[in-house]
Amino acid sequence: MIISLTEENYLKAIYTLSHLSEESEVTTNQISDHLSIKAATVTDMLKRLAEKKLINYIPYQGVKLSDKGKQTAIKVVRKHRLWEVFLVDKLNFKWDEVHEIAEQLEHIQSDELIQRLDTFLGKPKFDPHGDPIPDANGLLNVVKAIPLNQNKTKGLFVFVGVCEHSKTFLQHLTSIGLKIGDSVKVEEINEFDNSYKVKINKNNSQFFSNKVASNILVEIKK
Amino acid sequence: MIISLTEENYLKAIYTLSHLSEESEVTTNQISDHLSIKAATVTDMLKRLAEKKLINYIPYQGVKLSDKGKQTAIKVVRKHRLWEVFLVDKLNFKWDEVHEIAEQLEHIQSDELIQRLDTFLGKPKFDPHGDPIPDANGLLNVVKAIPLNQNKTKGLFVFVGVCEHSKTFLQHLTSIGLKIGDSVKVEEINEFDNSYKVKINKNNSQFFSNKVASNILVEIKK
DNA sequence: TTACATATTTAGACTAGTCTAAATATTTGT
DNA sequence: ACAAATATTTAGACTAGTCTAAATATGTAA
Repeated sequence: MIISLTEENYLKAIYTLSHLSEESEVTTNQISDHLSIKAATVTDMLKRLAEKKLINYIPYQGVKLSDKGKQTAIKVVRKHRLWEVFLVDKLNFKWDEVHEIAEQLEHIQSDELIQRLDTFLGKPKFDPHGDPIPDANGLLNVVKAIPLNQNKTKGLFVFVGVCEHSKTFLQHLTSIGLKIGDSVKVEEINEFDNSYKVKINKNNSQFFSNKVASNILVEIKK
Repeated sequence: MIISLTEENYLKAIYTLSHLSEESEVTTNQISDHLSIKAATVTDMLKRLAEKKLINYIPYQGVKLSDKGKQTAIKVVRKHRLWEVFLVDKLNFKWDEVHEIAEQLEHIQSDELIQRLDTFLGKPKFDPHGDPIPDANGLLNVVKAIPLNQNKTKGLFVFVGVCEHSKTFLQHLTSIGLKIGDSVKVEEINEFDNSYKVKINKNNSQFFSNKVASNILVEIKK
């Protein structure tokens, strides 16, 4: 069965949205907002995807990926993240420059290509933003990281990923001097604005706004 | 101005066809055959490309690329050939396996990506089939190679490229043991069927049919 | 529970890219 | 130079993917 580039994008959107909240059902409006496509158009496409057995769709009730649909979505995510590793590790792009290009590359059709790219890159487990890369069977490393602002205690953490992927946020982290894998020591949490006084690696202390802290994923440092 | 993937393919086809013969004008039917798209459809597209000033089109008289159209076509060819080098040199694909994938990759839009890929690959001048790669300004190495069967004399040559790019032909050359850069010594030319007795590098002599000889590009070895 | 607000779907229309069939233009062979 | 063959264009239709406007369904608050 042929799955068009557009269909792949809808499947990926549904996959992503279904992991943002506890709800397993994704709504028409969520997809509409996420893809910047009018809800009426989304409804049309949902009917087509249901026709193809890629989703389970009940009018007015939202939508869930079928096994086949999930498999397709995960493959697209795998390709996206592998290409991002390629762009950063091999072509020296910055982590805030690769999203758009990977959005195009993720639709290249060739299983052999993905497999060889994966090998060429050393079978990476995470992309440049710390997001896990599904393996060839669609299995994902479960990351138990949490946003920094959910830690209400001082302590030593490792920066392992971001929630927000926008260019401006990534550039902000770069200007702060924060990179994936850096250690983040929380020295103070200010109650009035929930800002964080932190030390990155061995550098001078600085402040993270709550907005920054809420978009940074950390694990407790062992 | 946005140029669609489909439009890029038409421009590339016109570019390729205009270099196959002396005629600088390309006909509707040539494009139709080359792309396996009905002539009526091609006419429609030619009107649209003319509207966008990418070609000069006179109904019934054929078509020529404008400067802008030629520039676009050459960029697509550059991307195609660079990606082929990537697939063969970095991902270890065989030369007969890369065409289809490169047909997809050639449409990825990012000038920065092409430039970095070029650098990563060591600014190659030729693709895995010996076809010259246009530089960033669209300038091509002029190759003065000729098909082997246009040499009517014995002598020592270097195999530098192919005319035919089909998978079966490329696989045939591989099974013969002929690779780009090999020396080809013509020991005999048989008049009755225009077959060639040749020695590849220092190996045993073998025969090339005229069909093979006509699709192999060689230069005289210095 | 009813009315309002919100979410979703339906209906109808548009564009890009394709097709087939028919009409027209060009080229070629006698 | 004319008729036949060939090449090209026009006309009308189809699909995928999008839109806007209108209709309908669902959820919520008094």
